[in-house]
Formats: sequence, C-alpha cells, structure tokens
Amino acid sequence: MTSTADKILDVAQSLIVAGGYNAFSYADISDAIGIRKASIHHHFPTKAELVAALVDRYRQQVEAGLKSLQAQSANPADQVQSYLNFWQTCIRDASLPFCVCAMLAGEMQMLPDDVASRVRAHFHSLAKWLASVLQAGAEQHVFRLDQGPEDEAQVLMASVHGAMLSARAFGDPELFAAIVNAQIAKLLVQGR
Amino acid sequence: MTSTADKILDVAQSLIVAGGYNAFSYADISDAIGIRKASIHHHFPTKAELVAALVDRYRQQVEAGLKSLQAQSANPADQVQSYLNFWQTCIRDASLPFCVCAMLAGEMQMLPDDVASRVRAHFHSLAKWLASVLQAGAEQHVFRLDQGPEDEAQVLMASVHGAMLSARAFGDPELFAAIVNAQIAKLLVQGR
DNA sequence: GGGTAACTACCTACTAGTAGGAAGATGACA
DNA sequence: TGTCATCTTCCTACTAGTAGGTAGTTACCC
Repeated sequence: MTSTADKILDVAQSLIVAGGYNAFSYADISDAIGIRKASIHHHFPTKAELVAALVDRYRQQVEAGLKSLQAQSANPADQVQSYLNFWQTCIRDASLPFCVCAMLAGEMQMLPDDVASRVRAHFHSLAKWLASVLQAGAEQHVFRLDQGPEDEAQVLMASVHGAMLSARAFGDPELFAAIVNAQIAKLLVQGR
Repeated sequence: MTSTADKILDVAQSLIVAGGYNAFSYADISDAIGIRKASIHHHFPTKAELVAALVDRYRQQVEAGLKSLQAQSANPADQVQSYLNFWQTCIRDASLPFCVCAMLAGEMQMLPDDVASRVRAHFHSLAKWLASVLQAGAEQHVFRLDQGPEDEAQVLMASVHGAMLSARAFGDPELFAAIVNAQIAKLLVQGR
C-alpha cells in the first residue's frame, strides 16, 4: 500500500530515467497511474517541485543504501563491489537502468535551480562516500591508489556514469559490468 | 559564409548539448538565427531528420578530427592526449561543453530510430579508434594494458563521458581534466 | 466542520508540422 | 537578348495536439 504521492514519484522516476526532465509530462503520469492531471498538481503544484521532491527521495534512498552496505561488510573492497553489483543488477533487469541524478546532470543547464542544486548535492555525497571507502581500502592495503582518495573517487564515479551511458548507447547491459569491473581491477592490489 | 542549413545545425547542436533532444524546438532555432519556423521545415522536414543530419555531420567532423590527430603525431600517447586536450579546451571555453552523442545516448530509449542508430554508430567508431590507438601504444610499450585494447578503450571512453557529466554536475570545467588525466596515468608505463 | 484527495472543466502558451504564395536565381530556347 | 519555366528559399497563416497550470466542486474521514 504505497501512497499516491509515492506512486507519482515512482512513475516520474522511471520516465526521467528513460528520457530526462523534458521527456515526461503530467499527462504521462496521469495515464500511467489512472489519476487526473489536476490531482497530480494537488500533490506537486509544479513540475520543478515534483522533480525536486523526487531527487530528495532518491538521495535519501541512496544514502540509506550506502550506509547499509557498510553495515553488511567491513571490507572496503566488498563495499565498493556491492555498490557496483547493485547497479549491475538494476541495469541487467532494467528495473532502474540509469541513475536519476546522472540523467539530470546532463541537463543541468536547463534544470530549475531547486532541482540542479539537489542533483549537485547527490554528486557531492556519492563522491564523499566513495572517497571514504577508497581511503579505508588504501589504509587496509586492499586498494592501491595512484592519486588521493577524493581524486580516485571522482575517477570511479565518472567510470560508473560513463559505463551506464555506454551500456545504453550500445544497448548492451553487460557492457556496464565489463567497464566497471575493469576499472576496479586497476585499484585492487592483487591485480598488480 | 555558412549556409542556412549549417546555421540551423549549429544552433540545434548547441541546444541539444545544453539539454538534449526534447529540450529544443523549431521555435528556438527560429529565434536564434532570425528565420521563420516554416523555413526550417523546408531544410529539415521533421525534427528526427534534422537531428539525424546533425549527428551525421558531427560524426563526419569527429572522424576527420581523429584522422588529423593521427597525422600530427605518430606517438599513440600523444594522439590520445590530443583527443583529451580537445575536449578539455571545449569544456573550458564552453564552446562545446558536452559530446552531442553522449547527450543523446542518455535519451536513447526515447529517440527516433534513425537518430538512435546514428548515435550508436558514433560510439562504435569512437571505441574502434581508441582501441586501435591503445593497441598501437601497447605494441610500442608506451601503454600498459590490463585488458585487451577493446576493453580498455571502453573504459577510457566511459571515463571521458562520465567526466563530462561530473564537470557539468559540479559546475567545474577543470574536473574533466582532473579525471581523464588520472585515468590516462593508469595506462602510461612510466606511471608505474 | 475542517482537511485531504480526488474530480471536471478550463486556460494560455507552445509543439511539430502543413498549405500555399512571393521573391529571386538559373537555364533553355527562339 | 528577351522571356518563359523551373527550382530554391523563405514567407504568412494555419492546424491539431500537448504542455504546465488553475478554478471550483464533490466526496470522504477524523
């Protein structure tokens, strides 16, 4: 039993993931969940507010997910691998074939300010998480970093988003795994 | 003295780079170059045809550019670096802050088939070029590849596109250079 | 009765695309 | 050389459909 507001965000999320901010309309959501357009405006007065709320929810889910990954294993290599496996699964079964914020980041210049700042915040928090895990891994000698953990985190994050793009461009979900696993191999000490 | 058709494609390109396929209209182009909407339809009957022509032109320019890079230097490391420098400059001066095809790749699922196939073709040709340069570099011992040249090419290409995304998300053009240069460092033999 | 969530009905602005015409350039031919 | 037909380019004026958003109403629930 999910609330209507959540259903609206669910549909909006899958539509944004498919085509971005400008590729969905209130009418699309209306059709998808069997509710009138005006009713969506009741929950989210403007499109900008809807997407801002969506990004807030997404960020919250991501941060909770990352935290739970750290709870499941103390090994930084496992933590990073679990993060990548999450996306591998999402892309393979097409349940969430792209990161909402990566999608929106491409449209940054045309996004309402309230949305853009939230997207930027997600990038910051993800980079921070990756940096902390990489640093812990370096201290435990499971990772060998060529650069500082913040820089390596940026490289890894870019690889993940770029791999999503490539998987989509080539229409090959497995390409994502191939790219990110090759990238991880460059960080693992036993890979040298 | 550029033709009207070229001016239309120029404007369309910068609009697509800014926000993607759905973020521009014939009216936008009309306003930008001082020509009526109907006149644009005369040159490009439908939006799908316009963007398909645009991607064709883009691909042609890219392939010519890559070929000229190989003519300028026989050193594979220089060739890759020149390619990255090109984007560094484009992103720094905001003249072309994103790859047209990378932008469109994100919207793949919603693109007209004629456009999508052309975007895919660009990804194929870029991956092929990078793979050939990486392979030549491995043979000349300027690169050390952990994987086959095709796989390493995919990793590098993903890094480039992901770096564009990050630079945009953080609003920091220098981030692109930081990411791709760190990635290149992992391939150079003297970096080990 | 007040709040919430849904509805019908509507608005204005904009979307891609079309019909048909005016202006100028080009080339053929007597 | 004059003129006629054709082609290209751009125009005005229009269409049907969709965009995000609003006003006011009904129904239910605490």
